[in-house]
Amino acid sequence: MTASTQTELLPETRKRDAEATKADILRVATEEFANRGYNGARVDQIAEETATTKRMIYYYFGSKQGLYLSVLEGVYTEFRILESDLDLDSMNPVDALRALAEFTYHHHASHPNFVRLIQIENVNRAEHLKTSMRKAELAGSSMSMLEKVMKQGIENKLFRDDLEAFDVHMMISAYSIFQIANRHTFNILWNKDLSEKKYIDKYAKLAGELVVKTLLK
Amino acid sequence: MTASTQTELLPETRKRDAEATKADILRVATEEFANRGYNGARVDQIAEETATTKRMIYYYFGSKQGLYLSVLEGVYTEFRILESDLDLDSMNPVDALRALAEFTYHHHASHPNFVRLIQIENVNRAEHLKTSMRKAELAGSSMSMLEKVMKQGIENKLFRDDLEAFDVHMMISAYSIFQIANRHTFNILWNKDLSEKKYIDKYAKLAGELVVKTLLK
Amino acid sequence: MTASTQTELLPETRKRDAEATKADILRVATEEFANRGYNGARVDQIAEETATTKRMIYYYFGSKQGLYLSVLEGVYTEFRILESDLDLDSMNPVDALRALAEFTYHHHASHPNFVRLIQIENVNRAEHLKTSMRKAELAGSSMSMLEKVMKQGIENKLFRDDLEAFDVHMMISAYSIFQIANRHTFNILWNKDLSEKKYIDKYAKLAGELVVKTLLK
Amino acid sequence: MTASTQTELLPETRKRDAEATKADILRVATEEFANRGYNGARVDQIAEETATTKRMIYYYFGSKQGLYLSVLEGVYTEFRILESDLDLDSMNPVDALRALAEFTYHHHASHPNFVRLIQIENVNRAEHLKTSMRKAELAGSSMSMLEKVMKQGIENKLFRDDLEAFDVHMMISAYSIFQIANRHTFNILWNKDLSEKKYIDKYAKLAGELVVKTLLK
DNA sequence: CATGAATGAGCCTTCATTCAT
DNA sequence: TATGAATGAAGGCTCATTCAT
Repeated sequence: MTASTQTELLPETRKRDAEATKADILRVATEEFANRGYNGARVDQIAEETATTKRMIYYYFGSKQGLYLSVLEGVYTEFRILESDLDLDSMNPVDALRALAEFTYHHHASHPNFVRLIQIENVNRAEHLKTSMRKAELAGSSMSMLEKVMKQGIENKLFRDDLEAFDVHMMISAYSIFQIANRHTFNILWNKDLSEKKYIDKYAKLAGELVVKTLLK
Repeated sequence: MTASTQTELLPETRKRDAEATKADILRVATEEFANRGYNGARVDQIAEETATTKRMIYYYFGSKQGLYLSVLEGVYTEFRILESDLDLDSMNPVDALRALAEFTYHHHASHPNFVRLIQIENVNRAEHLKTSMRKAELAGSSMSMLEKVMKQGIENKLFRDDLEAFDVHMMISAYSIFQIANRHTFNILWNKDLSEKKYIDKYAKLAGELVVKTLLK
Repeated sequence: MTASTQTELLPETRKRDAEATKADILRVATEEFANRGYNGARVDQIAEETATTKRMIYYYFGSKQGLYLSVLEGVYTEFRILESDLDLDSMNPVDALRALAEFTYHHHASHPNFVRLIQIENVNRAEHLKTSMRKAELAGSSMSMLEKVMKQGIENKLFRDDLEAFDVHMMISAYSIFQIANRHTFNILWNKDLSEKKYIDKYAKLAGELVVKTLLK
Repeated sequence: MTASTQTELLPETRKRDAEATKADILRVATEEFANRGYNGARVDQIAEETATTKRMIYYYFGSKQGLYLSVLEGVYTEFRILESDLDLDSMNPVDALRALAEFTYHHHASHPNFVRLIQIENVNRAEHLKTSMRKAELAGSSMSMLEKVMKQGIENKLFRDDLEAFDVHMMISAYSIFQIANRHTFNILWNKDLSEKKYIDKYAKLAGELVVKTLLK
């Protein structure tokens, strides 16, 4: 009887434990990969900071690459979820543009690991992201949201018509990512710490202005 | 007479050989570090593609770190030299701003290794650049050039007066670096190859517009 | 039941294998370090003479230094254990003194690796021993044993009272270690092989005489 | 004429320079070998601290081994010269014995490099000294001096007759060398710094007592 | 599912010594 | 004689991954 009770309870328990274990590994791995890069990260180190063991990393994620890809997909997904909460439809095109830019800037400023992982992936020529099965999903919905805003702005004769949503998306990304990603060399060369709040606030606002001024006719 | 000429030339020859060896190593190392990052680069690989041996890398550069730092200083220096050739003084503030933005964009587009090395250094938290003895020199002169342009523009009531040269420098850098640095993840997620000429041309022009429009009152 | 017994035994088995591997490495390393000194010893050589691989040396001991320190602590510990088996309390002070000297001499004569490792450590200015967490333990108990003997001898008016246990300990050590440690240069310069039994026996006895004669009033 | 004058002067000058260069190298090498041992010493390091270059080391001494052997022969020779200045003949046997012990102790205490080099050579099983062409010379004259003293002491019925000069020589050496050579491990394990003057003085006197008490009938 | 033990391949670095001028 | 440049061989160490129980 004891045995049968146990075997009945186990699947449920195990499943929940399994998810918890995976989440724990992912959390630790996200830190480690973001901090040290793909090549710099150590599987041993991740295992040590985890509640479980190295064997489990390979059991659940197959390899260092597999774990890294899961980490990358995880931070992209989280960003896309937050992004999709934006309600740009209820705003006029100018406000919508500014809101998207400021949101993006603030998100990146408060999620440096996301930014670092993207930079790491680009240094590695996106060779891991390339193998993801979830590319479409990771691209997210912001582009179509932006397309709608752009279309409306152009129809209203507010925006110039020689720029596409993609161009604008890139402008926003460039500005928002750069200050997080490149703060270290900037800090060394010009003695300014871009992580200070005064810069964050100033540049978030500037992000909105920049894109709006560039778009307005 | 021949003999004396020769004895005077000898040190020269030796020097030139040493310089050639060092330059050869630096050239190969720049490729390898830019391609694979600091952790991914292999000293053995660099040695193999060199006309000399691995031992000479350590003879001249002391360590992998030392070599990497020399590479980094090298690409920065090259950029600063090109940059200092710009003659912004002869232009009006608007043209000068646009010229600087377009120059920066074109330079980065045609020197992807420079951009990659900077991203790599940021992923490593600038821990190598931090140890450079030539930080001031590497920062370059563009900032003071930009300061002059800005001052003139503000005095002429052309430019807004709430932005500093530093802010503008960062805007230009962000835009110019991003499209080289992050082209890989963009390519994967949106199927656009930012290294195509049509994008380079379009975005170089946009770089100029963006900064001018943001600056103009 | 069998199963439960087994599951209880498994950790034991694993533990014993690990201990066996470590002991195997230590045994080989003791030979190599004693034979060639710290700088002359080769990790590769140790690994080759082991039943395991070089990797395991680093798995268990962390570094060449860590392995060497374990070796050093090992031989010290072994000596202290043997030493503590001496029962000086049951002897009169003179016999106790002689027994300690003869024991020390015989131990060193039959454990040349112990002596060599101590000399090696001194050539290296004890920089490894300095890092040991077990310094107090390695100092051993002979000194307190000797203190008791000295005290009794002085109280009985047998021994002079201007020497401390430490001085006597050093006298015994000096005499006992020297003939093992310096036999090579002596052999070259005076053509006498101090490792011959006739010398061992003669000098063991002399060790006892020397310390007793020096101590007696 | 200028040329001939030069060629006539050069041999002399060169010879003197050559001797100076060799002496300079030997001085630096003695420090380096004594400080770091044979395996730990670096030819590059010696060259750097010399007024000359690495090439000259090989020119004059052939190899690292050759240089080391010269160093070893140098310190032995210096000791033997000082030793031969002792005038034991004019003393009675007991005073002579005590004088030799105290002299040896004081010499070693004030020439730690000599002691260290001997210990280093023993750790290397005297394999370098073995190749010396000057072994007899290096053994020195102290043994025959000691033989005379012993013979006289025995004939005068002062000394026991079952010990040879060699045994006594070793006793003195053991005691004198040990405290210099093994001070590092002693310092770590018992927190006593044997290089302090109070110990030097105390133990120099004890060296004399020890050998006299052991020899006296 | 869990866990300590084990591993092969390869990486960065160093050293005594010789070459070329 | 003097000197910077060059080198082959090897040394210590690390990493992602798998095994055995």
